[in-house]
Formats: sequence, C-alpha cells, structure tokens
Amino acid sequence: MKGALELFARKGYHSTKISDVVKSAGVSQGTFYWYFPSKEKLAIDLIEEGREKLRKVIEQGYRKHAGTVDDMIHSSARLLTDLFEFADENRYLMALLLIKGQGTDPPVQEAVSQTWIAFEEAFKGNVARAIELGMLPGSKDLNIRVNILVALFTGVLSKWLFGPMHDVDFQSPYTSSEMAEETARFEIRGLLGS
Amino acid sequence: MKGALELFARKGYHSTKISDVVKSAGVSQGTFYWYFPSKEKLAIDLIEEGREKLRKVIEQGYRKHAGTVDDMIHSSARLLTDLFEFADENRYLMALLLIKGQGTDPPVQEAVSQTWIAFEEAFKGNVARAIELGMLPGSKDLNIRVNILVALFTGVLSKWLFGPMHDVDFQSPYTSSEMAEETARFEIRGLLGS
Amino acid sequence: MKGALELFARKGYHSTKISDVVKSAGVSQGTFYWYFPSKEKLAIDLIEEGREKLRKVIEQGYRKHAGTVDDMIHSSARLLTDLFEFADENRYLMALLLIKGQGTDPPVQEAVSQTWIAFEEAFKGNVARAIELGMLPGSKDLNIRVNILVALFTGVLSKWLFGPMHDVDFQSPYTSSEMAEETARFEIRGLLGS
Amino acid sequence: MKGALELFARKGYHSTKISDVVKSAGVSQGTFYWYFPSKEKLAIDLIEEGREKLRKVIEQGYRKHAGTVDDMIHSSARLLTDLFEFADENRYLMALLLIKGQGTDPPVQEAVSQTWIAFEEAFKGNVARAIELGMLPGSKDLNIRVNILVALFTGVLSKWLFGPMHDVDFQSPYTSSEMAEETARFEIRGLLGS
DNA sequence: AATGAATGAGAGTTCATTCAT
DNA sequence: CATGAATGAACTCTCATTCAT
Repeated sequence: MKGALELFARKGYHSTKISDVVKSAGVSQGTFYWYFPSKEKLAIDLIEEGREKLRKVIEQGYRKHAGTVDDMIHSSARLLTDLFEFADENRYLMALLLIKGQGTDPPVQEAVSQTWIAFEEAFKGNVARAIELGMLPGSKDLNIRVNILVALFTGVLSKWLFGPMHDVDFQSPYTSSEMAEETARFEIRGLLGS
Repeated sequence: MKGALELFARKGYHSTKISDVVKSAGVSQGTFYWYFPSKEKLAIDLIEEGREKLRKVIEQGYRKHAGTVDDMIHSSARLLTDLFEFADENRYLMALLLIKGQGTDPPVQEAVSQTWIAFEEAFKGNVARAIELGMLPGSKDLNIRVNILVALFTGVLSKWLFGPMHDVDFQSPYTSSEMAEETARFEIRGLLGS
Repeated sequence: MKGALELFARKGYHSTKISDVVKSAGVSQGTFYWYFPSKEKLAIDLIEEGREKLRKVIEQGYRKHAGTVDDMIHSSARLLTDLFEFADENRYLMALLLIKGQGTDPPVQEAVSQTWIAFEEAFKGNVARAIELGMLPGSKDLNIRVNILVALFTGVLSKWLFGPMHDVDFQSPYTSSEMAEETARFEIRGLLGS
Repeated sequence: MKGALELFARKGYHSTKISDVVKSAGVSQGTFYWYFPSKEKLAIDLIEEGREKLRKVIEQGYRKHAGTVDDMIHSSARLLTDLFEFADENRYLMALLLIKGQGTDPPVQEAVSQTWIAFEEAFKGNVARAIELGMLPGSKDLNIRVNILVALFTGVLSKWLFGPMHDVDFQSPYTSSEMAEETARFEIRGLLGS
C-alpha cells in the first residue's frame, strides 16, 4: 500500500478513494480490508510511520559542543539540510503532514498534530542544549522561542517543497543547502544579519 | 450564510454538509442553491471575501520613514499586532485559510493559495520599501527573504491562534502584542538578539 | 413503504434488500433514506405499528359478565375469531411477528418480543377479569396459566396462518371461526372436553 | 464445529460469520470448506442431527396401557418432562429450532420445518394410540387436535426455555417437571380442570 | 488435510444537487 | 423567491467462498 501515500498527498484524504488505493496496489478491494481495518487506519499508519522517521532525522542534529556564531549557523544549517533532504526524499509524506492532513477526520488530524508536537519536542531538546552550552541567551520562556523556531522551519520547508500553490511536484529554484543556510542565518541573526 | 464559515472552520470542508449549512442559516436546501451554484462556490466566496479584508490589514502597515533598529522592531511589532488582532477577530476565516482549506478540492485550494500569494505580495512591498529606505541590507534575493518572513509570520500566527492541535477554540497564554513583539524581535535580530 | 412488510414477511429481514424495498415502492434508493434513517428503523416502525393494531383487537375482547361454561367457550371463541380474522387480514404483519422477526438484529428482535409481551399483558387482563367474575378457578399463579394460554394461541395461530412449512400464502382448510371454536373448547375443557 | 450451534443460537444465522465459526473451532477458514461445502449446509447438518435426537425422545413416550384420567395426566407429564429436560440440555439446538432458524434462507428454514413436522408426526402416533385405547374421545379430526397439542407444547417449551425476550441464557423459575405437570393438566382438562 | 491470503459481488448509507410546486 | 421531497451516483465496508501453497 505504498502508493496510497502518494495518492493522499496528491488528491487529499477525502478525494482518495479506496478504489484508487487498491488500483495503485494492483489488488482487489477486499484485499485492502484484509490488511487494514479502514481507510482511516491506513492514513494513521502512514503518518505514524513517517513520524518516527522524521523524529530520527531531528534527533541526529543534537548539538554536542559550544562554538562561535558562525559555528552555530553552520551547525543549524547542517541539521536543516538533513531535514530538507529527508523531506525532499519523502515529499508525499511531507505533503500529507504539512498540507493534506488537515481537511481530514479528527483521528487522522490528531495523528498529524501529534507528529508536529513530537517534532517540536525534538527541537526543544536541541535549543535547551544550546542554552546550556552558553551559545544562546537563556530565555525566560523557552517554549515561545521554540514555537517561533518551529513555525519558521515548517513554514520555510513547506514553501520550499511545494511552492505557493502547494503543488506536490513543485521544484524550488534553491537547493536544500542554499535554503538551509539562508534559513539558519535568519534564525540566528534575523533580518539584520549580513 | 455566515454560519458556514464557522462550520468549515470547525468541521472542515468535506465534513460540513450542505444540510448543516442550511440548518445554521435557517433556510431550506433549495434556497441555498438559489444563492450559490455549489458548495464549492460558497467556500471560494468566503475565502475571497476574507482575502480582501486580510490584504487591507497588511497594506496599512506600509512603512513610511527610516529609523533605528528599535524603531524597526516596534514598527514591525505594530503591524504584527494588527495582524494578530484581525486574525483573532476572524478566527473562523483564519482557520479556513491556515488549516482547513488544505484538504479540499483543487478550486478551493487554489483560492486559499491565492490568498497567501496576495499576502506575500503585500509583505514584499513592505520589505522592498524598507530596503529602499536603507533600513535593511539590500539582498541579492528579495524573494527568499520574504518567503522566510512570511513562513515565519503565518507559522507563528497559526500556532498562536489554534495551538498545536489546531483547535479553533484555543486560547494562547500570550496576548497578541506579546506575541507580536517576540516575533518582531526574532524577525529583526534572530535568536541572538537580546 | 407498505410493500416492505410483504417483503420482510416473504424473504425475511436480511434477505430483503433496500433495493427490493424501493423497487416495490417505485422510488429511488435515496428517497428511502429521506423517510427512514435505516432499514432497521423501517422494520421496527412496521412492527410497532402492528403492535398497536394487535393490542386493540385483544382489548376489545374484555369480558364483561359472568355466564355458563358454554358462554365462556363462546366468548373466548368470539375473541379468537376476531384475532384470527385480524391475523388473516394482516398476514404479512403476523409473518413478521410470528416467524421472520426472529433471525434479525437485536433491536428488531426486541421490538418483536415487546409485541408479544404486550399481547400477553392484554390477555392477562382478560383472564384476571374472568377469575374475578368467578368463571375460572383462582390460581396461585396467574402468570403460568396465561403463559400456557398465550403459547397455545400463538402456536395455533401460527400453524393456521402459515401451515407446517411457514408458507406466507398457506390457506388452512379450516375457517377462522372453526379454528377459534376448536381452540376455545380445548382452552376451557382440555382434551377431554367433548 | 460444535461451537457453531451455540453461535447460531446466540447471534442468529445471518449474524454468525464463518470467521466466527472457525475461530470458535480453532481452525482456519480454508479448513471449514474442506469439511462443509457451505455455511448453509453446516446449519442444515446441525438441524438434521438435532432432529433425530428429538424424535427419539418423543417416541420413547409411546403410550402402552389404558388408565384413569390422572394416569393420563401423569403419563403425559412424564413425556413432557423428558422433552423439557432434553430441551434444557440442548438449549442451543432448541434455540435454533424454535427461534433463530426462522429468519434464514429457504433451505435452512425447510430443515427446521421438517423437524417440526417430524415432531408432530411422532405426537400424532401417541394421540392415535390413546384414542385406540379408549382414553381419549375419538375425534372427527385427529389432525386439528394434534395441531393444537403441538402448538401448545412447542409454545410452552419455547417460553420456558427462553422467556419472553428469547434469551438463550434465560432460566425459568419453574422446574421442568412443574412446567410439565401444569401443561399436562391443561392439556387434558383445560382451564377448568382443578 | 490444512492454511490464510485473496477475491468480488453486493450491501447499506451518504449527500450534493435538482425540480415540481 | 422559497421549499423540501426526490434523486442516483458513488462511497466504504462485509463476508462467503476460492485457491495457491
């Protein structure tokens, strides 16, 4: 049922019919229900599978040593490049998580939301570590910082992957590392940073 | 058909039935089709109406004079506060634009996408003006900067309005101006800015 | 949806498809769901409607005066004749209540069972009245008597209506009043009665 | 496939799935179809097996000598006690025969009906013998008498076993012999009998 | 003998849309 | 302008049966 992810990504959850899914898999409708109890469960399974893969990517970016501002930018850019490359290789998953997962039924939406909560948690670990190492100013409120950070990353990622029209086949003029560097510079120095 | 916006925002496009819409409006099913040719057109009308209102808010923020870095932060914070307040007063519209508009049929999605393109255009004007006034370093690529900026704003806005679970009734612990200031500081100075 | 009763009676609940029902009614499948929320509710409605009609027949038989044994037999025979004639005129209803209502889903079965409980209650009133008038020996246990009585009546009714093979179109060689009289004599005097 | 009888009795024929049957038997779906050509045949086999056991119980009651009225009552009560006890020990079979076998497909119903025809035939032998012995008044119509008798017995049996709600686990407050005696007295003397 | 994955016809139900009044 | 009954195509899901192994 691998093709299902592409179908969900392209047509959305509701517009993807079980008949489309089984056609793409080359099996009969009945066979689908031998493997999955429902369409909903299929979507949730795909999302949860993707959640674990995504989590791993971010956790690899865990910061180990202190360094200069440029070190920070490069370190962040490296993590973002990994993330962008993973996302590019898993466009259908990302389309479901970033875009199409929304107009679905509550249990599927919940699975999507939990994925972003997990994503944010993984980042919170990274930022807390950076503060601990004295690389970032301690803030009275870590959460709001991470909120903003994650909003920045997912927003940029979404635009880079799918463009302004949310086109699954969109190709950004920027490479993943160009985009990652620009984003990391913005992240660390804001609009003013050269 | 004002209640329809709330229904779309709460239940999503596909889960909102025409029967729900007419019940909330107190008219008959037949009457709906006297005013609207289809469910799709209703959604698109609502989105386009909101698009104009949203555009006006951003255009009011058009920057007029140069100033210090703190002036820039305050100026940006003021615009963001306006935006956040408008969004808070139009939660159902924003839910449709930021979240629920996604998993729908192509023509509705197109209307949503066009709204964000208009939003980005309006911001691009603001940033270009700031560069013109010498407040921001000219960049080889204005688009990428604005892309990142808009990704930041819409991402922060979405989290502030609806929280991690995309709950239409979510109430952030931060006021609109707190959130706007924190975002503006991040925007101008990045994570390093005090 | 009057034809539905006949369909249920002839084919049984599960073998009667909504498509059969709407064909017999000359409407579209969608129209069915305008009038009934489900197939189950249709069956329950038909049963409950029949329950009330059946109850009325029995309650008309309420005994008013005392009399001889032959009076009792005639009085009982009159009630049974009414019952048998009603049943004959409502064969499809009776088939559903006596036979086909069994192999259905719990809520439908419950509706059938409640009908027979109501039937028994109505008879209990009649027997209690006869004891009160001194026509029947008071019994330590009215319930068991009425149980046996109702078992006798429904059993005889079922055989007379549908024969040994439960054929909805069965025609007994006995008229309703012949059958009623024989049953009433058995009821009052048992096998020994002449 | 012994558990199948219980499943049919509890859930009815249509609601009992082959997957339920094989689960209860601890074999695979494929194995079922090695032993039985169809679900229908399984049900019919179970019914026909039960039919023979039931027939034996009644034939044991074959009356041998003449006697007083009280002898007749006791003799009949003894047979009924045997019947009730057999039924109690074979509740699932009786549930299928008396209740759940009804709303099924024609071939299964036919098997059930044939069982009751056999049951009636066996009783007819008993009654004819009693008339022959001068214990019962000869009747112009033996059939109608036996009809009524069998209706009485099966109706009483059904209520005693399963109660008004057709509950397979129902427990009557009366013992089998109490119920048998009361029924036999009614059979011989009717409501008037002391 | 036995498995369990695979099948496909068909079930009940939904719902945007239409239309006679 | 307004109604609400009527439509029918399409959907998800079920399950007795089959079949390669």
